[in-house]
Amino acid sequence: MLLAKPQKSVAKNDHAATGVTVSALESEVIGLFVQLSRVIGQPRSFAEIYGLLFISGQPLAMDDLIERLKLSKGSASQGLKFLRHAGAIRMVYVPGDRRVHYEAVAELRNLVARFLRDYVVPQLDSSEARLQTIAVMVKQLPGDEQARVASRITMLQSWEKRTRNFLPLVVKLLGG
Amino acid sequence: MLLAKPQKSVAKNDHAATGVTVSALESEVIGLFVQLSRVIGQPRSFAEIYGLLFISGQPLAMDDLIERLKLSKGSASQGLKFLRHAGAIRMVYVPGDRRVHYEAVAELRNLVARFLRDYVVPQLDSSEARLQTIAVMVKQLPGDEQARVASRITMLQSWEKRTRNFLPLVVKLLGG
DNA sequence: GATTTTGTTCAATTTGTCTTGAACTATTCG
DNA sequence: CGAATAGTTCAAGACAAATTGAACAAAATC
Repeated sequence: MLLAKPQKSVAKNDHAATGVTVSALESEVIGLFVQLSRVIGQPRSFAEIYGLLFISGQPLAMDDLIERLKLSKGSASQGLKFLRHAGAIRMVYVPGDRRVHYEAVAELRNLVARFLRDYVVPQLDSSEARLQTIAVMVKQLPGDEQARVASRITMLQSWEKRTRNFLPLVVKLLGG
Repeated sequence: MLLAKPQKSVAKNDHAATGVTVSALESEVIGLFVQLSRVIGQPRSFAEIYGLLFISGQPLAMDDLIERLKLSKGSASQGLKFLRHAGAIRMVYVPGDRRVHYEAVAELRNLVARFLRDYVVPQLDSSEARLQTIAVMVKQLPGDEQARVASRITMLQSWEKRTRNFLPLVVKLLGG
Protein backbone atom coordinates (compact mmCIF):
# COMPACT_ATOMS: atom_id res chain seq x y z
CA MET A 1 0.00 0.00 0.00
CA LEU A 2 0.89 3.65 -0.31
CA LEU A 3 4.11 3.52 -2.26
CA ALA A 4 5.40 6.74 -3.75
CA LYS A 5 6.13 6.62 -7.43
CA PRO A 6 8.68 8.58 -9.38
CA GLN A 7 7.32 11.61 -11.12
CA LYS A 8 7.93 11.23 -14.81
CA SER A 9 6.76 14.55 -16.14
CA VAL A 10 9.38 16.53 -18.01
CA ALA A 11 9.79 20.07 -16.92
CA LYS A 12 10.51 23.16 -18.88
CA ASN A 13 12.73 24.97 -16.50
CA ASP A 14 11.67 28.56 -16.90
CA HIS A 15 9.32 30.24 -14.53
CA ALA A 16 6.83 31.62 -17.00
CA ALA A 17 3.59 30.54 -15.35
CA THR A 18 1.88 29.92 -18.66
CA GLY A 19 4.20 27.50 -20.42
CA VAL A 20 2.99 24.71 -22.64
CA THR A 21 4.09 22.26 -19.98
CA VAL A 22 4.65 22.37 -16.23
CA SER A 23 7.74 23.91 -14.66
CA ALA A 24 9.99 21.94 -12.34
CA LEU A 25 8.48 23.72 -9.39
CA GLU A 26 4.92 23.06 -10.51
CA SER A 27 5.84 19.45 -11.07
CA GLU A 28 7.07 19.12 -7.50
CA VAL A 29 3.92 20.63 -6.08
CA ILE A 30 1.76 18.42 -8.26
CA GLY A 31 3.74 15.42 -7.07
CA LEU A 32 2.84 16.31 -3.54
CA PHE A 33 -0.86 16.21 -4.32
CA VAL A 34 -0.49 13.01 -6.30
CA GLN A 35 1.09 11.42 -3.26
CA LEU A 36 -1.83 12.56 -1.14
CA SER A 37 -4.33 11.27 -3.67
CA ARG A 38 -3.05 7.73 -3.24
CA VAL A 39 -3.58 7.94 0.49
CA ILE A 40 -7.19 9.01 0.14
CA GLY A 41 -7.77 6.71 -2.83
CA GLN A 42 -8.42 9.20 -5.58
CA PRO A 43 -7.19 8.99 -9.18
CA ARG A 44 -3.86 10.53 -9.98
CA SER A 45 -5.28 12.74 -12.72
CA PHE A 46 -7.61 14.47 -10.27
CA ALA A 47 -4.69 15.30 -8.02
CA GLU A 48 -2.68 16.62 -10.96
CA ILE A 49 -5.46 18.96 -11.91
CA TYR A 50 -5.95 20.24 -8.40
CA GLY A 51 -2.20 20.56 -7.87
CA LEU A 52 -1.65 22.67 -10.96
CA LEU A 53 -4.60 24.90 -10.17
CA PHE A 54 -3.38 25.23 -6.59
CA ILE A 55 0.01 26.57 -7.61
CA SER A 56 -1.00 28.38 -10.78
CA GLY A 57 -0.93 32.16 -10.86
CA GLN A 58 -4.17 32.49 -12.77
CA PRO A 59 -7.32 30.48 -13.43
CA LEU A 60 -6.97 27.84 -16.11
CA ALA A 61 -9.37 26.42 -18.67
CA MET A 62 -9.80 22.74 -19.44
CA ASP A 63 -7.69 23.13 -22.57
CA ASP A 64 -4.79 24.45 -20.54
CA LEU A 65 -4.94 21.51 -18.19
CA ILE A 66 -5.07 19.05 -21.09
CA GLU A 67 -2.08 20.62 -22.76
CA ARG A 68 0.12 21.14 -19.72
CA LEU A 69 -0.68 17.92 -17.88
CA LYS A 70 -1.01 15.82 -21.02
CA LEU A 71 -4.42 14.54 -20.07
CA SER A 72 -7.13 13.26 -22.34
CA LYS A 73 -10.28 15.32 -22.75
CA GLY A 74 -12.23 12.69 -20.88
CA SER A 75 -9.98 12.65 -17.85
CA ALA A 76 -9.92 16.42 -17.66
CA SER A 77 -13.67 16.69 -17.91
CA GLN A 78 -14.30 14.05 -15.28
CA GLY A 79 -11.63 15.39 -12.99
CA LEU A 80 -13.05 18.89 -13.13
CA LYS A 81 -16.54 17.57 -12.56
CA PHE A 82 -15.41 15.70 -9.49
CA LEU A 83 -13.39 18.58 -8.06
CA ARG A 84 -16.23 21.01 -8.72
CA HIS A 85 -18.67 18.76 -6.92
CA ALA A 86 -16.21 18.22 -4.08
CA GLY A 87 -15.89 21.95 -3.62
CA ALA A 88 -12.16 21.82 -4.25
CA ILE A 89 -12.20 24.20 -7.22
CA ARG A 90 -14.39 27.08 -8.26
CA MET A 91 -15.39 28.41 -11.67
CA VAL A 92 -14.04 31.79 -12.67
CA TYR A 93 -15.33 34.10 -15.36
CA VAL A 94 -12.56 35.42 -17.59
CA PRO A 95 -13.56 38.40 -19.78
CA GLY A 96 -13.08 37.85 -23.47
CA ASP A 97 -12.82 34.10 -23.18
CA ARG A 98 -15.74 31.82 -23.71
CA ARG A 99 -14.16 28.90 -21.90
CA VAL A 100 -14.86 28.24 -18.24
CA HIS A 101 -11.80 28.78 -16.08
CA TYR A 102 -11.06 27.24 -12.74
CA GLU A 103 -9.09 28.10 -9.65
CA ALA A 104 -8.31 26.02 -6.59
CA VAL A 105 -10.17 26.51 -3.35
CA ALA A 106 -7.21 26.63 -1.01
CA GLU A 107 -9.03 26.81 2.30
CA LEU A 108 -8.72 23.39 3.83
CA ARG A 109 -11.47 23.46 6.42
CA ASN A 110 -14.44 23.07 4.12
CA LEU A 111 -12.64 20.51 2.03
CA VAL A 112 -11.91 18.33 5.02
CA ALA A 113 -15.44 18.69 6.32
CA ARG A 114 -16.90 17.74 2.99
CA PHE A 115 -14.61 14.76 2.60
CA LEU A 116 -15.65 13.46 5.99
CA ARG A 117 -19.29 14.06 5.28
CA ASP A 118 -19.22 12.38 1.87
CA TYR A 119 -16.88 9.47 2.54
CA VAL A 120 -16.39 8.82 6.21
CA VAL A 121 -19.82 9.42 7.71
CA PRO A 122 -21.59 7.08 5.25
CA GLN A 123 -19.06 4.40 6.15
CA LEU A 124 -19.81 4.87 9.80
CA ASP A 125 -23.55 4.82 9.20
CA SER A 126 -23.22 1.59 7.29
CA SER A 127 -21.06 0.06 10.01
CA GLU A 128 -23.50 1.08 12.68
CA ALA A 129 -26.38 -0.53 10.84
CA ARG A 130 -24.43 -3.70 10.29
CA LEU A 131 -23.46 -3.85 13.95
CA GLN A 132 -27.10 -3.49 14.88
CA THR A 133 -27.96 -6.47 12.69
CA ILE A 134 -25.15 -8.44 14.24
CA ALA A 135 -26.26 -7.57 17.76
CA VAL A 136 -29.62 -9.12 17.00
CA MET A 137 -28.06 -12.28 15.61
CA VAL A 138 -25.89 -12.69 18.67
CA LYS A 139 -28.98 -13.23 20.80
CA GLN A 140 -29.63 -16.49 18.96
CA LEU A 141 -26.39 -17.99 20.21
CA PRO A 142 -26.05 -20.43 23.12
CA GLY A 143 -25.16 -18.90 26.49
CA ASP A 144 -21.39 -18.98 26.92
CA GLU A 145 -20.72 -18.37 23.25
CA GLN A 146 -23.11 -15.46 23.39
CA ALA A 147 -21.23 -13.72 26.18
CA ARG A 148 -17.90 -13.95 24.36
CA VAL A 149 -19.22 -12.79 21.01
CA ALA A 150 -21.30 -10.04 22.56
CA SER A 151 -18.27 -8.57 24.25
CA ARG A 152 -16.44 -8.41 20.94
CA ILE A 153 -19.35 -6.74 19.22
CA THR A 154 -19.60 -4.21 22.00
CA MET A 155 -15.97 -3.47 21.38
CA LEU A 156 -16.65 -2.76 17.72
CA GLN A 157 -19.59 -0.57 18.58
CA SER A 158 -17.42 1.40 20.91
CA TRP A 159 -14.85 1.95 18.16
CA GLU A 160 -17.53 3.10 15.80
CA LYS A 161 -18.88 5.58 18.29
CA ARG A 162 -15.51 6.95 19.25
CA THR A 163 -14.60 7.47 15.61
CA ARG A 164 -17.81 9.34 15.01
CA ASN A 165 -17.32 11.62 17.98
CA PHE A 166 -13.82 12.23 16.77
CA LEU A 167 -14.77 13.76 13.43
CA PRO A 168 -15.67 17.28 14.57
CA LEU A 169 -12.29 17.49 16.22
CA VAL A 170 -10.58 16.54 12.99
CA VAL A 171 -12.31 19.38 11.17
CA LYS A 172 -11.45 21.79 13.93
CA LEU A 173 -7.80 20.93 14.32
CA LEU A 174 -6.87 20.14 10.73
CA GLY A 175 -9.13 22.55 8.93
CA GLY A 176 -8.47 25.49 11.25
CA MET B 1 -2.15 -43.67 7.11
CA LEU B 2 -2.20 -41.28 10.00
CA LEU B 3 -4.38 -40.66 12.99
CA ALA B 4 -7.39 -38.43 12.78
CA LYS B 5 -6.43 -34.77 12.85
CA PRO B 6 -6.59 -33.21 16.30
CA GLN B 7 -8.42 -30.24 14.81
CA LYS B 8 -11.39 -32.35 13.81
CA SER B 9 -11.84 -34.02 17.16
CA VAL B 10 -11.63 -30.63 18.80
CA ALA B 11 -14.34 -29.41 16.50
CA LYS B 12 -16.67 -32.17 17.65
CA ASN B 13 -16.26 -31.17 21.25
CA ASP B 14 -17.14 -27.60 20.46
CA HIS B 15 -20.42 -26.09 19.45
CA ALA B 16 -21.72 -25.60 15.95
CA ALA B 17 -19.80 -22.36 15.35
CA THR B 18 -16.77 -24.29 14.10
CA GLY B 19 -18.03 -25.52 10.74
CA VAL B 20 -16.20 -26.00 7.47
CA THR B 21 -17.54 -22.64 6.38
CA VAL B 22 -18.46 -19.37 8.05
CA SER B 23 -21.75 -18.87 9.86
CA ALA B 24 -24.09 -16.05 8.93
CA LEU B 25 -22.97 -14.11 11.96
CA GLU B 26 -19.28 -14.61 11.20
CA SER B 27 -19.95 -13.54 7.66
CA GLU B 28 -21.49 -10.28 8.84
CA VAL B 29 -18.57 -9.51 11.09
CA ILE B 30 -16.10 -10.32 8.34
CA GLY B 31 -18.03 -8.03 6.03
CA LEU B 32 -17.50 -5.22 8.47
CA PHE B 33 -13.76 -5.66 8.36
CA VAL B 34 -13.77 -6.00 4.60
CA GLN B 35 -15.54 -2.66 4.40
CA LEU B 36 -12.89 -1.11 6.61
CA SER B 37 -10.11 -2.64 4.54
CA ARG B 38 -11.24 -0.74 1.49
CA VAL B 39 -11.05 2.53 3.40
CA ILE B 40 -7.49 1.95 4.49
CA GLY B 41 -6.51 0.37 1.20
CA GLN B 42 -5.76 -3.18 2.25
CA PRO B 43 -6.61 -6.36 0.32
CA ARG B 44 -9.95 -7.97 1.03
CA SER B 45 -8.39 -11.31 1.90
CA PHE B 46 -6.39 -9.80 4.75
CA ALA B 47 -9.53 -8.34 6.24
CA GLU B 48 -11.34 -11.66 5.93
CA ILE B 49 -8.60 -13.42 7.83
CA TYR B 50 -8.51 -10.85 10.59
CA GLY B 51 -12.30 -10.73 10.78
CA LEU B 52 -12.68 -14.47 11.23
CA LEU B 53 -9.93 -14.59 13.83
CA PHE B 54 -11.50 -11.62 15.61
CA ILE B 55 -14.85 -13.32 16.04
CA SER B 56 -13.66 -16.93 16.35
CA GLY B 57 -13.93 -18.72 19.67
CA GLN B 58 -10.55 -20.40 19.38
CA PRO B 59 -7.24 -19.88 17.59
CA LEU B 60 -7.19 -21.09 14.00
CA ALA B 61 -4.50 -22.58 11.80
CA MET B 62 -3.83 -21.57 8.23
CA ASP B 63 -5.64 -24.66 7.00
CA ASP B 64 -8.79 -23.64 8.81
CA LEU B 65 -8.71 -20.19 7.26
CA ILE B 66 -8.18 -21.64 3.79
CA GLU B 67 -11.07 -24.03 4.18
CA ARG B 68 -13.56 -21.69 5.79
CA LEU B 69 -12.78 -18.54 3.83
CA LYS B 70 -12.05 -20.37 0.58
CA LEU B 71 -8.69 -18.74 0.14
CA SER B 72 -5.71 -20.03 -1.77
CA LYS B 73 -2.68 -21.12 0.18
CA GLY B 74 -0.75 -18.17 -1.17
CA SER B 75 -3.27 -15.58 -0.05
CA ALA B 76 -3.55 -17.12 3.38
CA SER B 77 0.20 -17.26 3.87
CA GLN B 78 0.70 -13.69 2.73
CA GLY B 79 -2.21 -12.39 4.71
CA LEU B 80 -0.97 -14.02 7.89
CA LYS B 81 2.51 -12.72 7.28
CA PHE B 82 1.22 -9.19 6.88
CA LEU B 83 -1.07 -9.35 9.90
CA ARG B 84 1.67 -10.86 12.03
CA HIS B 85 4.06 -8.13 11.03
CA ALA B 86 1.40 -5.49 11.62
CA GLY B 87 0.83 -6.80 15.12
CA ALA B 88 -2.82 -7.51 14.39
CA ILE B 89 -2.63 -11.21 15.19
CA ARG B 90 -0.50 -13.31 17.48
CA MET B 91 0.73 -16.88 17.27
CA VAL B 92 -0.70 -19.38 19.71
CA TYR B 93 0.70 -22.74 20.71
CA VAL B 94 -1.91 -25.48 20.63
CA PRO B 95 -0.86 -28.69 22.42
CA GLY B 96 -0.94 -31.78 20.24
CA ASP B 97 -1.04 -29.82 17.00
CA ARG B 98 2.04 -29.06 15.03
CA ARG B 99 0.48 -26.28 13.04
CA VAL B 100 0.84 -22.67 14.10
CA HIS B 101 -2.43 -21.19 15.28
CA TYR B 102 -3.42 -17.56 15.33
CA GLU B 103 -5.71 -15.31 17.30
CA ALA B 104 -6.65 -11.69 16.72
CA VAL B 105 -5.12 -8.93 18.79
CA ALA B 106 -8.27 -7.06 19.68
CA GLU B 107 -6.75 -4.09 21.45
CA LEU B 108 -6.98 -1.21 19.04
CA ARG B 109 -4.48 1.20 20.53
CA ASN B 110 -1.29 -0.49 19.41
CA LEU B 111 -2.77 -1.29 16.04
CA VAL B 112 -3.64 2.32 15.38
CA ALA B 113 -0.26 3.51 16.60
CA ARG B 114 1.53 1.06 14.37
CA PHE B 115 -0.54 1.94 11.35
CA LEU B 116 0.27 5.60 11.81
CA ARG B 117 3.92 4.89 12.35
CA ASP B 118 4.23 2.60 9.33
CA TYR B 119 2.04 4.39 6.83
CA VAL B 120 1.22 7.93 7.85
CA VAL B 121 4.46 9.17 9.36
CA PRO B 122 6.56 8.13 6.35
CA GLN B 123 4.09 10.00 4.14
CA LEU B 124 4.51 13.09 6.24
CA ASP B 125 8.28 12.79 6.24
CA SER B 126 8.29 12.50 2.50
CA SER B 127 5.97 15.50 2.17
CA GLU B 128 8.10 17.56 4.48
CA ALA B 129 11.22 16.79 2.48
CA ARG B 130 9.50 17.64 -0.75
CA LEU B 131 8.23 20.91 0.66
CA GLN B 132 11.75 21.76 1.71
CA THR B 133 12.95 21.20 -1.84
CA ILE B 134 10.14 23.32 -3.14
CA ALA B 135 10.88 26.12 -0.69
CA VAL B 136 14.39 26.31 -2.12
CA MET B 137 13.12 26.42 -5.69
CA VAL B 138 10.74 29.22 -4.86
CA LYS B 139 13.66 31.52 -4.12
CA GLN B 140 14.67 31.37 -7.78
CA LEU B 141 11.43 32.99 -8.84
CA PRO B 142 11.04 36.69 -9.72
CA GLY B 143 9.77 38.90 -6.94
CA ASP B 144 6.00 39.19 -7.36
CA GLU B 145 5.59 35.57 -8.39
CA GLN B 146 7.74 34.52 -5.48
CA ALA B 147 5.49 36.13 -2.88
CA ARG B 148 2.38 34.44 -4.19
CA VAL B 149 3.89 31.00 -4.53
CA ALA B 150 5.68 31.23 -1.20
CA SER B 151 2.42 31.92 0.59
CA ARG B 152 0.89 28.79 -0.91
CA ILE B 153 3.84 26.67 0.06
CA THR B 154 3.71 28.03 3.58
CA MET B 155 0.11 26.96 3.65
CA LEU B 156 1.06 23.40 2.71
CA GLN B 157 3.80 23.34 5.31
CA SER B 158 1.33 24.42 7.92
CA TRP B 159 -1.02 21.55 6.93
CA GLU B 160 1.80 19.10 7.16
CA LYS B 161 2.81 20.29 10.58
CA ARG B 162 -0.73 20.31 11.94
CA THR B 163 -1.34 16.79 10.70
CA ARG B 164 1.82 15.59 12.36
CA ASN B 165 0.94 17.18 15.69
CA PHE B 166 -2.46 15.63 15.40
CA LEU B 167 -1.30 12.02 15.33
CA PRO B 168 -0.71 11.48 19.06
CA LEU B 169 -4.23 12.67 19.68
CA VAL B 170 -5.59 10.11 17.22
CA VAL B 171 -3.88 7.32 19.10
CA LYS B 172 -5.10 8.64 22.39
CA LEU B 173 -8.73 9.16 21.46
CA LEU B 174 -9.27 6.25 19.08
CA GLY B 175 -7.00 3.71 20.63
CA GLY B 176 -7.95 4.44 24.22
C1' DG C 1 15.84 -41.86 4.86
C1' DA C 2 11.58 -41.61 2.49
C1' DT C 3 7.17 -39.55 3.04
C1' DT C 4 3.86 -36.54 4.81
C1' DT C 5 2.79 -32.26 6.78
C1' DT C 6 3.33 -27.35 7.12
C1' DG C 7 4.36 -23.27 5.28
C1' DT C 8 6.70 -19.74 1.82
C1' DT C 9 7.60 -17.67 -2.59
C1' DC C 10 6.70 -15.89 -6.99
C1' DA C 11 5.27 -15.99 -12.03
C1' DA C 12 0.99 -16.11 -14.30
C1' DT C 13 -3.72 -15.10 -14.24
C1' DT C 14 -7.66 -12.72 -12.75
C1' DT C 15 -9.99 -8.75 -11.15
C1' DG C 16 -10.82 -4.09 -10.70
C1' DT C 17 -9.83 0.78 -11.61
C1' DC C 18 -8.21 4.66 -14.53
C1' DT C 19 -7.62 6.71 -18.81
C1' DT C 20 -8.41 7.33 -23.49
C1' DG C 21 -10.63 8.82 -27.57
C1' DA C 22 -14.49 8.83 -30.56
C1' DA C 23 -19.30 9.98 -30.83
C1' DC C 24 -22.29 13.17 -29.25
C1' DT C 25 -24.85 17.70 -27.58
C1' DA C 26 -24.84 22.53 -26.94
C1' DT C 27 -23.26 27.00 -27.73
C1' DT C 28 -21.04 30.79 -30.18
C1' DC C 29 -19.22 32.92 -34.25
C1' DG C 30 -19.01 34.62 -39.07
C1' DC D 1 -27.59 29.03 -41.79
C1' DG D 2 -22.93 26.14 -41.52
C1' DA D 3 -18.57 25.83 -39.25
C1' DA D 4 -15.87 26.17 -35.28
C1' DT D 5 -15.51 25.87 -30.33
C1' DA D 6 -16.51 23.93 -25.64
C1' DG D 7 -17.59 20.37 -23.04
C1' DT D 8 -19.84 15.56 -21.66
C1' DT D 9 -20.40 10.65 -21.84
C1' DC D 10 -19.17 6.02 -22.07
C1' DA D 11 -17.35 1.66 -24.28
C1' DA D 12 -12.91 -0.20 -24.97
C1' DG D 13 -8.18 -0.48 -23.88
C1' DA D 14 -4.31 0.17 -20.69
C1' DC D 15 -2.72 -0.34 -16.37
C1' DA D 16 -2.23 -1.71 -11.42
C1' DA D 17 -3.33 -4.62 -7.60
C1' DA D 18 -4.91 -9.01 -5.68
C1' DT D 19 -5.20 -13.85 -6.03
C1' DT D 20 -4.00 -18.30 -7.48
C1' DG D 21 -1.44 -22.46 -7.82
C1' DA D 22 2.58 -24.90 -8.57
C1' DA D 23 7.36 -25.35 -7.30
C1' DC D 24 10.05 -25.30 -3.49
C1' DA D 25 12.14 -25.71 1.49
C1' DA D 26 12.07 -27.20 6.23
C1' DA D 27 10.60 -29.95 9.79
C1' DA D 28 8.22 -33.86 11.81
C1' DT D 29 6.77 -38.60 11.38
C1' DC D 30 7.03 -43.37 10.30
